[in-house]
Amino acid sequence: MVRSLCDTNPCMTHTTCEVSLPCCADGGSLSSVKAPQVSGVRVQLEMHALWQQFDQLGTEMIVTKAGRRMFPTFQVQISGMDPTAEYVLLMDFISVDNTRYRYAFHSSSWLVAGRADVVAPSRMHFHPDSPAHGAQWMKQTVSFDTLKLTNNLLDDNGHMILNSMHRYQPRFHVVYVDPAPSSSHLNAHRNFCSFSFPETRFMAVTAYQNHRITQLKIACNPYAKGFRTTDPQDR
Amino acid sequence: MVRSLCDTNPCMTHTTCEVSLPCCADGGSLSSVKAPQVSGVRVQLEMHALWQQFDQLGTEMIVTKAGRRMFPTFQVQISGMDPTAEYVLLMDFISVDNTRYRYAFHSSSWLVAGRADVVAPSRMHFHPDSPAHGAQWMKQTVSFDTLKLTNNLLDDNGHMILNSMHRYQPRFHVVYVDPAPSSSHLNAHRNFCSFSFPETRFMAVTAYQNHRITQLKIACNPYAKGFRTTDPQDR
DNA sequence: TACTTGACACCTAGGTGGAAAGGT
DNA sequence: ACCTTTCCACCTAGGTGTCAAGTA
Repeated sequence: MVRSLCDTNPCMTHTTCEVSLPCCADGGSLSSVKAPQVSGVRVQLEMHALWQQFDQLGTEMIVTKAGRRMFPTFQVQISGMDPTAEYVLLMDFISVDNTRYRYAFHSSSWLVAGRADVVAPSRMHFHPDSPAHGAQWMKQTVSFDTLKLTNNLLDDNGHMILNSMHRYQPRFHVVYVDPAPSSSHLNAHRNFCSFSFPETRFMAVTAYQNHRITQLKIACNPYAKGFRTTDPQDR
Repeated sequence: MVRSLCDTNPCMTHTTCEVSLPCCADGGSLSSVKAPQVSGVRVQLEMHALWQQFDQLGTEMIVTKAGRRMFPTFQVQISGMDPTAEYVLLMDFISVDNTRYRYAFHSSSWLVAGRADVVAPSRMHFHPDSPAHGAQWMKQTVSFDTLKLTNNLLDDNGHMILNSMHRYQPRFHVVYVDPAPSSSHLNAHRNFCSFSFPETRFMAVTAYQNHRITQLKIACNPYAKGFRTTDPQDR
Protein backbone atom coordinates (compact mmCIF):
# COMPACT_ATOMS: atom_id res chain seq x y z
CA MET A 1 0.00 0.00 0.00
CA VAL A 2 1.48 3.29 -1.07
CA ARG A 3 1.09 5.69 1.80
CA SER A 4 2.85 8.75 0.51
CA LEU A 5 2.70 10.82 -2.63
CA CYS A 6 5.40 12.94 -4.08
CA ASP A 7 3.29 15.98 -4.78
CA THR A 8 3.50 19.43 -3.28
CA ASN A 9 0.12 19.92 -1.74
CA PRO A 10 0.43 20.57 1.96
CA CYS A 11 -1.49 17.66 3.34
CA MET A 12 -3.64 18.14 6.39
CA THR A 13 -5.09 14.68 6.64
CA HIS A 14 -3.78 12.13 9.08
CA THR A 15 -2.52 9.71 6.45
CA THR A 16 0.61 10.97 4.74
CA CYS A 17 1.91 14.16 3.24
CA GLU A 18 4.87 15.63 1.49
CA VAL A 19 7.02 18.38 2.95
CA SER A 20 9.77 20.35 1.30
CA LEU A 21 13.39 20.40 2.36
CA PRO A 22 13.89 23.56 4.39
CA CYS A 23 16.53 24.91 2.02
CA CYS A 24 14.38 24.34 -0.99
CA ALA A 25 11.02 25.40 0.34
CA ASP A 26 9.10 27.62 -2.00
CA GLY A 27 5.52 28.49 -2.67
CA GLY A 28 4.90 25.13 -4.17
CA SER A 29 4.54 26.27 -7.74
CA LEU A 30 8.14 25.62 -8.71
CA SER A 31 8.62 22.37 -6.86
CA SER A 32 5.60 20.86 -8.50
CA VAL A 33 7.72 20.34 -11.60
CA LYS A 34 9.64 17.26 -10.53
CA ALA A 35 12.30 15.42 -12.48
CA PRO A 36 10.97 12.14 -13.91
CA GLN A 37 13.45 10.23 -11.73
CA VAL A 38 11.59 11.30 -8.58
CA SER A 39 8.08 12.15 -9.74
CA GLY A 40 6.94 8.55 -9.59
CA VAL A 41 8.62 7.52 -6.35
CA ARG A 42 6.31 5.88 -3.82
CA VAL A 43 7.23 5.05 -0.23
CA GLN A 44 5.53 2.66 2.17
CA LEU A 45 6.25 2.68 5.91
CA GLU A 46 7.22 -0.73 7.27
CA MET A 47 5.99 -1.98 10.67
CA HIS A 48 3.03 0.29 10.23
CA ALA A 49 0.85 -1.52 12.75
CA LEU A 50 3.56 -1.26 15.40
CA TRP A 51 4.05 2.46 14.77
CA GLN A 52 0.31 2.99 15.14
CA GLN A 53 0.23 1.05 18.39
CA PHE A 54 2.88 3.37 19.80
CA ASP A 55 1.34 6.47 18.27
CA GLN A 56 -1.97 5.80 19.98
CA LEU A 57 -0.21 5.92 23.36
CA GLY A 58 2.00 8.86 22.37
CA THR A 59 5.36 7.60 21.17
CA GLU A 60 8.43 8.50 23.22
CA MET A 61 12.02 8.12 22.07
CA ILE A 62 14.97 8.15 24.46
CA VAL A 63 17.77 10.62 23.77
CA THR A 64 21.15 10.16 25.47
CA LYS A 65 24.50 11.84 25.38
CA ALA A 66 26.07 8.85 23.60
CA GLY A 67 23.15 8.43 21.20
CA ARG A 68 20.19 6.05 21.32
CA ARG A 69 18.54 4.07 18.53
CA MET A 70 14.90 4.56 17.67
CA PHE A 71 12.34 1.88 18.41
CA PRO A 72 10.41 1.17 16.31
CA THR A 73 13.05 1.53 13.63
CA PHE A 74 12.21 3.77 10.69
CA GLN A 75 12.01 1.44 7.69
CA VAL A 76 10.46 1.95 4.28
CA GLN A 77 9.72 0.01 1.13
CA ILE A 78 10.33 2.08 -2.01
CA SER A 79 8.92 1.75 -5.51
CA GLY A 80 8.74 3.83 -8.65
CA MET A 81 12.41 4.76 -8.83
CA ASP A 82 14.37 4.69 -12.07
CA PRO A 83 16.30 1.43 -11.51
CA THR A 84 19.39 2.75 -13.28
CA ALA A 85 19.43 6.24 -11.74
CA GLU A 86 21.45 7.02 -8.63
CA TYR A 87 19.78 8.24 -5.45
CA VAL A 88 20.78 9.47 -2.03
CA LEU A 89 18.38 8.63 0.83
CA LEU A 90 18.32 10.66 4.01
CA MET A 91 16.28 11.57 7.07
CA ASP A 92 15.84 14.58 9.27
CA PHE A 93 13.60 15.54 12.18
CA ILE A 94 11.55 18.69 12.37
CA SER A 95 9.94 20.21 15.41
CA VAL A 96 6.22 19.61 15.33
CA ASP A 97 5.48 22.83 17.18
CA ASN A 98 7.20 25.59 19.09
CA THR A 99 6.46 24.02 22.43
CA ARG A 100 8.21 22.50 25.39
CA TYR A 101 6.15 19.83 27.14
CA ARG A 102 5.95 18.21 30.53
CA TYR A 103 4.22 15.01 31.53
CA ALA A 104 1.45 15.01 34.14
CA PHE A 105 1.61 11.60 35.83
CA HIS A 106 -1.70 12.01 37.63
CA SER A 107 -3.58 12.54 34.38
CA SER A 108 -1.17 10.53 32.22
CA SER A 109 -1.03 13.27 29.66
CA TRP A 110 1.34 15.77 28.13
CA LEU A 111 0.92 19.42 29.05
CA VAL A 112 2.39 22.51 27.47
CA ALA A 113 5.29 23.78 29.57
CA GLY A 114 6.20 26.85 27.58
CA ARG A 115 7.93 27.93 24.41
CA ALA A 116 10.47 25.64 22.77
CA ASP A 117 14.08 25.79 23.97
CA VAL A 118 16.77 27.12 21.68
CA VAL A 119 16.62 25.07 18.54
CA ALA A 120 19.19 22.31 18.29
CA PRO A 121 21.46 22.28 15.24
CA SER A 122 19.53 20.61 12.44
CA ARG A 123 21.26 17.67 10.85
CA MET A 124 20.66 15.33 7.97
CA HIS A 125 21.24 11.60 8.36
CA PHE A 126 22.38 9.99 5.10
CA HIS A 127 21.50 6.35 4.75
CA PRO A 128 24.88 4.60 4.91
CA ASP A 129 24.29 2.83 1.58
CA SER A 130 23.98 6.19 -0.20
CA PRO A 131 24.49 6.77 -3.03
CA ALA A 132 23.05 3.71 -4.75
CA HIS A 133 20.97 2.90 -7.78
CA GLY A 134 17.19 2.77 -7.74
CA ALA A 135 17.22 -0.97 -8.34
CA GLN A 136 19.30 -1.46 -5.19
CA TRP A 137 17.03 0.68 -3.00
CA MET A 138 13.85 -0.96 -4.27
CA LYS A 139 14.85 -4.61 -4.00
CA GLN A 140 14.52 -4.73 -0.23
CA THR A 141 13.40 -2.73 2.80
CA VAL A 142 15.50 0.35 3.49
CA SER A 143 16.24 0.50 7.22
CA PHE A 144 17.56 3.39 9.30
CA ASP A 145 18.39 1.15 12.24
CA THR A 146 21.81 2.68 12.83
CA LEU A 147 20.40 6.19 13.22
CA LYS A 148 20.81 7.50 16.77
CA LEU A 149 19.22 10.30 18.72
CA THR A 150 21.15 12.50 21.13
CA ASN A 151 20.51 15.52 23.33
CA ASN A 152 24.18 16.53 23.19
CA LEU A 153 24.33 19.84 21.35
CA LEU A 154 28.06 19.32 20.82
CA ASP A 155 27.73 15.80 19.43
CA ASP A 156 30.42 14.98 16.88
CA ASN A 157 29.34 11.42 16.10
CA GLY A 158 26.89 12.52 13.46
CA HIS A 159 23.85 11.64 15.56
CA MET A 160 20.56 13.48 15.28
CA ILE A 161 20.44 16.25 17.88
CA LEU A 162 17.04 16.75 19.52
CA ASN A 163 15.74 18.66 22.53
CA SER A 164 14.25 16.53 25.26
CA MET A 165 10.61 17.20 26.07
CA HIS A 166 10.01 18.45 22.53
CA ARG A 167 7.96 16.79 19.82
CA TYR A 168 9.39 15.74 16.47
CA GLN A 169 8.28 14.54 13.07
CA PRO A 170 10.72 12.28 11.19
CA ARG A 171 11.05 13.07 7.50
CA PHE A 172 12.39 10.92 4.69
CA HIS A 173 13.99 12.38 1.58
CA VAL A 174 14.80 10.82 -1.78
CA VAL A 175 17.38 12.77 -3.77
CA TYR A 176 18.15 11.96 -7.37
CA VAL A 177 21.86 12.36 -8.10
CA ASP A 178 21.92 14.21 -11.40
CA PRO A 179 24.97 13.06 -13.39
CA ALA A 180 25.16 16.51 -15.03
CA PRO A 181 26.87 18.56 -12.33
CA SER A 182 26.08 21.92 -13.89
CA SER A 183 22.35 21.35 -13.84
CA SER A 184 22.24 19.81 -10.38
CA HIS A 185 22.38 23.17 -8.66
CA LEU A 186 19.92 24.90 -10.93
CA ASN A 187 17.43 22.08 -10.67
CA ALA A 188 17.99 21.03 -7.09
CA HIS A 189 14.34 21.63 -6.23
CA ARG A 190 13.29 19.25 -9.02
CA ASN A 191 15.54 16.38 -8.00
CA PHE A 192 14.16 15.35 -4.63
CA CYS A 193 10.92 14.43 -2.95
CA SER A 194 10.10 14.09 0.71
CA PHE A 195 7.78 11.97 2.82
CA SER A 196 6.39 12.29 6.34
CA PHE A 197 4.42 9.65 8.19
CA PRO A 198 2.39 11.26 10.97
CA GLU A 199 2.27 7.99 12.91
CA THR A 200 6.05 8.25 13.40
CA ARG A 201 5.86 11.46 15.42
CA PHE A 202 7.33 11.18 18.90
CA MET A 203 8.31 13.02 22.04
CA ALA A 204 12.04 13.12 22.78
CA VAL A 205 12.70 12.20 26.43
CA THR A 206 15.68 11.32 28.62
CA ALA A 207 13.55 8.83 30.56
CA TYR A 208 10.21 7.33 29.68
CA GLN A 209 7.22 9.22 31.09
CA ASN A 210 4.23 7.13 30.08
CA HIS A 211 4.45 3.69 31.69
CA ARG A 212 2.40 2.16 28.94
CA ILE A 213 5.06 3.24 26.41
CA THR A 214 7.70 1.59 28.57
CA GLN A 215 5.72 -1.64 28.69
CA LEU A 216 5.16 -1.63 24.92
CA LYS A 217 8.86 -1.08 24.30
CA ILE A 218 9.74 -3.96 26.63
CA ALA A 219 7.16 -6.17 24.97
CA CYS A 220 8.32 -5.46 21.41
CA ASN A 221 12.03 -4.59 21.44
CA PRO A 222 14.11 -7.80 21.52
CA TYR A 223 16.94 -6.02 23.32
CA ALA A 224 14.61 -5.34 26.26
CA LYS A 225 13.65 -9.00 26.64
CA GLY A 226 15.38 -9.06 30.02
CA PHE A 227 12.63 -6.90 31.46
CA ARG A 228 9.73 -9.03 30.31
CA THR A 229 7.71 -10.72 33.02
CA THR A 230 4.36 -12.20 32.04
CA ASP A 231 2.55 -12.24 28.72
CA PRO A 232 5.32 -13.09 26.29
CA GLN A 233 4.15 -10.71 23.57
CA ASP A 234 7.11 -11.57 21.37
CA ARG A 235 7.53 -10.01 17.95
CA MET B 1 56.64 2.01 4.06
CA VAL B 2 55.37 1.18 0.62
CA ARG B 3 55.59 -2.55 0.18
CA SER B 4 54.09 -3.05 -3.24
CA LEU B 5 54.57 -1.50 -6.63
CA CYS B 6 52.09 -1.32 -9.42
CA ASP B 7 54.38 -2.48 -12.20
CA THR B 8 54.17 -5.54 -14.35
CA ASN B 9 57.42 -7.31 -13.75
CA PRO B 10 56.82 -10.76 -12.36
CA CYS B 11 58.45 -10.50 -9.01
CA MET B 12 60.31 -13.46 -7.65
CA THR B 13 61.65 -11.90 -4.50
CA HIS B 14 60.07 -12.51 -1.12
CA THR B 15 59.00 -8.92 -0.53
CA THR B 16 56.05 -8.00 -2.69
CA CYS B 17 55.02 -8.37 -6.28
CA GLU B 18 52.29 -7.53 -8.67
CA VAL B 19 50.16 -10.12 -10.37
CA SER B 20 47.65 -9.65 -13.13
CA LEU B 21 43.98 -10.37 -12.93
CA PRO B 22 43.45 -13.78 -14.51
CA CYS B 23 41.10 -12.43 -17.14
CA CYS B 24 43.51 -9.68 -18.10
CA ALA B 25 46.77 -11.54 -18.00
CA ASP B 26 48.93 -10.85 -20.98
CA GLY B 27 52.58 -10.89 -21.86
CA GLY B 28 53.20 -7.85 -19.76
CA SER B 29 53.90 -5.46 -22.60
CA LEU B 30 50.35 -4.14 -22.86
CA SER B 31 49.54 -3.92 -19.16
CA SER B 32 52.62 -1.85 -18.49
CA VAL B 33 50.72 1.13 -19.86
CA LYS B 34 48.61 1.97 -16.81
CA ALA B 35 46.01 4.70 -16.50
CA PRO B 36 47.30 7.63 -14.39
CA GLN B 37 44.57 6.91 -11.82
CA VAL B 38 46.22 3.58 -10.90
CA SER B 39 49.83 3.95 -11.95
CA GLY B 40 50.80 5.74 -8.73
CA VAL B 41 48.81 3.61 -6.27
CA ARG B 42 50.83 2.27 -3.35
CA VAL B 43 49.60 -0.29 -0.83
CA GLN B 44 50.97 -1.11 2.60
CA LEU B 45 49.95 -4.24 4.50
CA GLU B 46 48.72 -3.52 8.04
CA MET B 47 49.62 -5.77 10.98
CA HIS B 48 52.68 -6.75 9.06
CA ALA B 49 54.57 -8.01 12.11
CA LEU B 50 51.66 -10.27 13.08
CA TRP B 51 51.40 -11.69 9.58
CA GLN B 52 55.11 -12.46 9.62
CA GLN B 53 54.82 -14.17 12.99
CA PHE B 54 52.16 -16.49 11.57
CA ASP B 55 53.97 -16.93 8.27
CA GLN B 56 57.10 -18.17 10.00
CA LEU B 57 55.06 -20.99 11.57
CA GLY B 58 53.07 -21.64 8.40
CA THR B 59 49.77 -19.79 8.54
CA GLU B 60 46.59 -21.86 8.61
CA MET B 61 43.09 -20.51 8.04
CA ILE B 62 39.97 -22.41 9.03
CA VAL B 63 37.35 -23.01 6.36
CA THR B 64 33.84 -24.06 7.37
CA LYS B 65 30.57 -24.75 5.62
CA ALA B 66 29.03 -21.56 7.05
CA GLY B 67 32.13 -19.44 6.37
CA ARG B 68 34.93 -18.40 8.72
CA ARG B 69 36.73 -15.07 9.04
CA MET B 70 40.44 -14.77 8.47
CA PHE B 71 42.81 -14.08 11.32
CA PRO B 72 44.89 -12.02 10.98
CA THR B 73 42.48 -9.84 9.03
CA PHE B 74 43.67 -8.59 5.64
CA GLN B 75 43.99 -4.82 6.03
CA VAL B 76 45.84 -2.28 3.91
CA GLN B 77 46.75 1.37 3.93
CA ILE B 78 46.51 2.94 0.47
CA SER B 79 48.19 6.02 -0.97
CA GLY B 80 48.71 7.54 -4.38
CA MET B 81 45.12 7.34 -5.57
CA ASP B 82 43.43 10.19 -7.39
CA PRO B 83 41.31 11.56 -4.50
CA THR B 84 38.44 12.50 -6.81
CA ALA B 85 38.44 9.34 -8.94
CA GLU B 86 36.21 6.38 -8.12
CA TYR B 87 37.67 2.98 -7.33
CA VAL B 88 36.45 -0.53 -6.62
CA LEU B 89 38.57 -2.59 -4.21
CA LEU B 90 38.46 -6.36 -4.23
CA MET B 91 40.27 -9.52 -3.20
CA ASP B 92 40.64 -12.99 -4.53
CA PHE B 93 42.68 -16.07 -3.62
CA ILE B 94 44.84 -18.02 -6.01
CA SER B 95 46.23 -21.47 -5.54
CA VAL B 96 49.94 -21.26 -4.78
CA ASP B 97 50.64 -24.58 -6.43
CA ASN B 98 48.90 -27.60 -7.88
CA THR B 99 49.29 -29.62 -4.73
CA ARG B 100 47.23 -31.21 -2.02
CA TYR B 101 49.00 -31.36 1.33
CA ARG B 102 48.83 -33.35 4.53
CA TYR B 103 50.34 -32.58 7.90
CA ALA B 104 52.87 -34.90 9.49
CA PHE B 105 52.44 -34.48 13.23
CA HIS B 106 55.57 -36.42 14.13
CA SER B 107 57.75 -34.04 12.11
CA SER B 108 55.45 -31.01 12.47
CA SER B 109 55.66 -30.31 8.78
CA TRP B 110 53.52 -30.24 5.67
CA LEU B 111 54.02 -32.99 3.12
CA VAL B 112 52.82 -33.24 -0.45
CA ALA B 113 49.81 -35.55 -0.63
CA GLY B 114 49.21 -35.49 -4.37
CA ARG B 115 47.81 -33.30 -7.10
CA ALA B 116 45.34 -30.57 -6.22
CA ASP B 117 41.64 -31.47 -6.02
CA VAL B 118 39.23 -30.14 -8.61
CA VAL B 119 39.56 -26.40 -8.55
CA ALA B 120 36.93 -24.57 -6.53
CA PRO B 121 34.89 -21.89 -8.32
CA SER B 122 36.98 -18.72 -8.26
CA ARG B 123 35.27 -15.73 -6.73
CA MET B 124 35.99 -12.08 -6.24
CA HIS B 125 35.21 -10.38 -2.93
CA PHE B 126 34.28 -6.72 -3.40
CA HIS B 127 35.03 -4.53 -0.44
CA PRO B 128 31.56 -3.57 0.85
CA ASP B 129 32.34 0.16 0.61
CA SER B 130 32.94 -0.15 -3.14
CA PRO B 131 32.71 1.94 -5.16
CA ALA B 132 34.14 4.98 -3.39
CA HIS B 133 36.43 7.88 -4.14
CA GLY B 134 40.18 7.73 -3.70
CA ALA B 135 40.04 10.23 -0.86
CA GLN B 136 37.69 7.92 1.05
CA TRP B 137 39.85 4.83 0.58
CA MET B 138 43.05 6.65 1.55
CA LYS B 139 41.86 8.40 4.69
CA GLN B 140 41.87 5.27 6.84
CA THR B 141 42.82 1.60 6.83
CA VAL B 142 40.81 -0.54 4.44
CA SER B 143 39.77 -3.72 6.23
CA PHE B 144 38.43 -6.96 4.79
CA ASP B 145 37.26 -8.20 8.18
CA THR B 146 33.86 -9.38 6.92
CA LEU B 147 35.40 -11.63 4.28
CA LYS B 148 34.75 -15.30 5.02
CA LEU B 149 36.31 -18.52 3.82
CA THR B 150 34.28 -21.63 3.09
CA ASN B 151 34.87 -25.13 1.76
CA ASN B 152 31.29 -25.41 0.52
CA LEU B 153 31.45 -25.61 -3.27
CA LEU B 154 27.75 -24.72 -3.43
CA ASP B 155 28.02 -21.67 -1.15
CA ASP B 156 25.52 -18.98 -2.03
CA ASN B 157 26.50 -16.45 0.63
CA GLY B 158 29.22 -14.92 -1.47
CA HIS B 159 32.03 -16.36 0.63
CA MET B 160 35.41 -17.27 -0.80
CA ILE B 161 35.44 -20.95 -1.75
CA LEU B 162 38.71 -22.76 -1.02
CA ASN B 163 39.82 -26.38 -0.91
CA SER B 164 40.96 -27.60 2.46
CA MET B 165 44.56 -28.82 2.60
CA HIS B 166 45.51 -26.52 -0.27
CA ARG B 167 47.71 -23.46 -0.14
CA TYR B 168 46.52 -20.01 -1.15
CA GLN B 169 47.86 -16.55 -1.85
CA PRO B 170 45.48 -13.63 -1.14
CA ARG B 171 45.51 -10.91 -3.80
CA PHE B 172 44.30 -7.35 -3.58
CA HIS B 173 43.04 -5.42 -6.60
CA VAL B 174 42.45 -1.72 -7.13
CA VAL B 175 40.13 -0.97 -10.05
CA TYR B 176 39.62 2.54 -11.35
CA VAL B 177 36.00 3.10 -12.38
CA ASP B 178 36.30 4.89 -15.70
CA PRO B 179 33.37 7.32 -16.04
CA ALA B 180 33.47 6.85 -19.81
CA PRO B 181 31.65 3.56 -20.27
CA SER B 182 32.72 3.05 -23.87
CA SER B 183 36.39 3.13 -23.07
CA SER B 184 36.17 1.01 -19.92
CA HIS B 185 36.03 -2.22 -21.89
CA LEU B 186 38.75 -1.34 -24.34
CA ASN B 187 41.08 -0.15 -21.61
CA ALA B 188 40.17 -2.58 -18.87
CA HIS B 189 43.75 -3.78 -18.61
CA ARG B 190 44.91 -0.19 -18.00
CA ASN B 191 42.46 0.57 -15.21
CA PHE B 192 43.51 -1.79 -12.42
CA CYS B 193 46.55 -2.85 -10.50
CA SER B 194 47.08 -5.80 -8.19
CA PHE B 195 49.10 -6.54 -5.10
CA SER B 196 50.21 -9.74 -3.38
CA PHE B 197 51.88 -9.99 -0.01
CA PRO B 198 53.75 -13.28 0.27
CA GLU B 199 53.56 -13.16 4.07
CA THR B 200 49.76 -13.55 3.81
CA ARG B 201 49.93 -16.98 2.19
CA PHE B 202 48.19 -19.71 4.14
CA MET B 203 47.01 -23.30 4.19
CA ALA B 204 43.24 -23.79 4.20
CA VAL B 205 42.23 -26.34 6.86
CA THR B 206 39.05 -27.58 8.51
CA ALA B 207 40.89 -27.98 11.83
CA TYR B 208 44.24 -26.59 12.90
CA GLN B 209 47.15 -28.95 12.30
CA ASN B 210 50.14 -27.11 13.78
CA HIS B 211 49.61 -26.60 17.52
CA ARG B 212 51.83 -23.53 17.50
CA ILE B 213 49.46 -21.89 15.03
CA THR B 214 46.56 -22.70 17.36
CA GLN B 215 48.38 -21.15 20.30
CA LEU B 216 49.26 -18.01 18.34
CA LYS B 217 45.64 -17.60 17.24
CA ILE B 218 44.45 -17.98 20.84
CA ALA B 219 47.05 -15.51 22.02
CA CYS B 220 46.23 -12.82 19.45
CA ASN B 221 42.57 -13.16 18.43
CA PRO B 222 40.36 -11.41 21.01
CA TYR B 223 37.47 -13.77 20.24
CA ALA B 224 39.57 -16.69 21.41
CA LYS B 225 40.32 -15.13 24.80
CA GLY B 226 38.30 -17.87 26.48
CA PHE B 227 41.04 -20.37 25.63
CA ARG B 228 43.91 -18.38 27.07
CA THR B 229 45.63 -19.86 30.09
CA THR B 230 48.98 -18.38 31.09
CA ASP B 231 50.98 -15.60 29.53
CA PRO B 232 48.26 -12.98 28.95
CA GLN B 233 49.58 -11.75 25.61
CA ASP B 234 46.60 -9.41 25.33
CA ARG B 235 46.56 -6.74 22.76
C1' DT C 1 9.91 19.21 41.87
C1' DA C 2 11.36 18.04 37.42
C1' DC C 3 14.59 16.39 34.62
C1' DT C 4 19.28 14.25 33.46
C1' DT C 5 23.22 11.21 34.03
C1' DG C 6 25.88 7.01 34.69
C1' DA C 7 26.57 2.33 36.38
C1' DC C 8 24.41 -1.94 35.90
C1' DA C 9 22.20 -6.61 34.90
C1' DC C 10 20.26 -8.67 31.12
C1' DC C 11 19.59 -9.30 26.57
C1' DT C 12 20.84 -10.05 21.04
C1' DA C 13 24.22 -11.19 17.67
C1' DG C 14 27.97 -13.40 16.34
C1' DG C 15 33.27 -14.72 16.35
C1' DT C 16 36.57 -18.35 18.95
C1' DG C 17 38.82 -23.23 19.41
C1' DG C 18 37.66 -27.73 21.87
C1' DA C 19 35.81 -32.21 21.79
C1' DA C 20 33.22 -35.77 20.20
C1' DA C 21 30.91 -37.74 16.51
C1' DG C 22 30.54 -38.53 11.58
C1' DG C 23 32.31 -39.70 6.93
C1' DT C 24 35.05 -42.11 3.50
C1' DA D 1 43.82 -43.31 9.30
C1' DC D 2 42.62 -38.94 7.96
C1' DC D 3 39.70 -35.39 7.44
C1' DT D 4 35.11 -32.97 8.26
C1' DT D 5 31.05 -31.65 10.79
C1' DT D 6 28.35 -30.27 14.70
C1' DC D 7 27.50 -28.64 19.11
C1' DC D 8 29.26 -26.13 22.89
C1' DA D 9 31.22 -22.87 26.53
C1' DC D 10 33.40 -18.70 26.37
C1' DC D 11 34.38 -14.58 24.52
C1' DT D 12 33.58 -9.48 22.09
C1' DA D 13 30.46 -5.86 20.95
C1' DG D 14 26.74 -3.38 21.75
C1' DG D 15 21.39 -2.43 22.41
C1' DT D 16 17.71 -2.49 26.55
C1' DG D 17 15.23 -0.30 30.74
C1' DT D 18 16.17 0.23 35.87
C1' DC D 19 17.66 2.60 39.64
C1' DA D 20 20.18 5.58 42.40
C1' DA D 21 22.47 9.74 42.32
C1' DG D 22 23.19 14.23 40.39
C1' DT D 23 21.54 18.92 38.91
C1' DA D 24 19.12 23.19 39.17
